[in-house]
Amino acid sequence: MTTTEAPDGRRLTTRGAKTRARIVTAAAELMYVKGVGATTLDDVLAASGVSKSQLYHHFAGKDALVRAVVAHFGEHVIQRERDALGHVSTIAGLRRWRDALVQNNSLRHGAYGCALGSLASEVSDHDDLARRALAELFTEWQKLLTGVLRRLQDGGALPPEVAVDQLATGLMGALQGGYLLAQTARDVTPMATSIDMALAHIESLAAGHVESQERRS
Amino acid sequence: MTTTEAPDGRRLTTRGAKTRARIVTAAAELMYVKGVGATTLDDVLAASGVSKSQLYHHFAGKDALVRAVVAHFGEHVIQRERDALGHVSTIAGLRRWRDALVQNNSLRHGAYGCALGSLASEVSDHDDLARRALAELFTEWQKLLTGVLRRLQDGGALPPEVAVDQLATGLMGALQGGYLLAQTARDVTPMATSIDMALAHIESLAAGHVESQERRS
DNA sequence: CATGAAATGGACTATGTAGTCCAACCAGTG
DNA sequence: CACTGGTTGGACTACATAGTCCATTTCATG
Repeated sequence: MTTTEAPDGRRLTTRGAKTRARIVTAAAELMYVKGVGATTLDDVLAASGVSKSQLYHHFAGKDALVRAVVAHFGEHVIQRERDALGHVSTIAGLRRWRDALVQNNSLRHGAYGCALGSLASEVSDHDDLARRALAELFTEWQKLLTGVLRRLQDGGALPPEVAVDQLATGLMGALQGGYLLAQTARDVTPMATSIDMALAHIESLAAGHVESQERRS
Repeated sequence: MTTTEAPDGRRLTTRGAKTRARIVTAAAELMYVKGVGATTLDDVLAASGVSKSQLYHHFAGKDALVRAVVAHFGEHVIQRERDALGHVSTIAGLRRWRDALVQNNSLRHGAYGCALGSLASEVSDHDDLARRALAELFTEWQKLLTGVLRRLQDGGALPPEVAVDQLATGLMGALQGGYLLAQTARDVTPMATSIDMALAHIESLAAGHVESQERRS
């Protein structure tokens, strides 16, 4: 059993790392479903089958655990989105990305919303460190969208004067707002509609560009 | 002092109504700033200068108080939006509406987000009654947006085939998503950008329509 | 003014929850 | 094997918080 470096700098054996991971995954699940505030440490202990001293051995307190959960979801979501968006360079690909998110959310009828969005809403005005981490994650996610749009632009599907990063912000806003409306309505429809409007806007920019290209040639 | 009917059916003197209102406004302020979960009944008592028995005289428990807060913000927001949107029938008017929201949110650097959105995110998966109430409020808010878009359409600024209610959903999504991103970034910019994209889309539909009208004439 | 219902003050209880402490237990290393 | 530092179990404390209870006061109404 070799000791490695934990995220916070302390030494950690593989056994300890396993425990830590169990705590975080259990906490993440609970906090996603019940919310951060409604999740107690005892809940986490019961769900992970771990003793209190283990939890406090790995985390300074609930805030630290919440931050670990933020990081956990961050890695998960960014990984998923990197896989989904990393090589997309067509509007059809963007639509498939939309379909996957909508379908996934429809399995829960919109409940719980976006993991990052829900955490952000609950934590942003209470824990500044967590808020900053979430802001960075949103930025990173948005960068993936910007990448797609830039590839569209480079491929001539979008006119060069389009500000792709602002378009990505708009798309991200539509996505998060859609999650929230779907969560409240317990119905994915508003989420789908919201993203669709953003995509329709992007498509209209593309269509206008093609027309003008055709006129020029 | 005459007795009147309270929202929940019990009789209420004007004195009692005043106390009830003080409790709700104090609770609303606290829950907006600190979040629902982080607001304790003692907080509310301290802020409103009311005794515990008074609170329990008017509300069955914390859940009931939360629902009253939802109704309170609902009335407030819907009133504000009715004033702001009720007679708007131009895109310029829609832009002024956007400016007011953005400016108002910039005073807090985006903190706390939208009152209804924050409540919805925190309460939707925990209190079904509150969730339904919030869903209805969002619907009502959206109807005001639909009204504006329909007036645009009736005035010929938008083509008749545009589905104004879906456009309103998209606008609402962009608004709520924008609030969330701004809250997380502590910066209004993403909110402004997000709404701007929705408005740009609406404008592009309008512009396309005008062009085709001009071609026809 | 008499009366009863509404309204109020505030102590009290029960319980949940974050956090502490220490003794015991593994697992590599010299 | 002994030693050391990470790891674990779980009882324990301190405190916060939701909710209860009852005596008292205020006030609308006959």
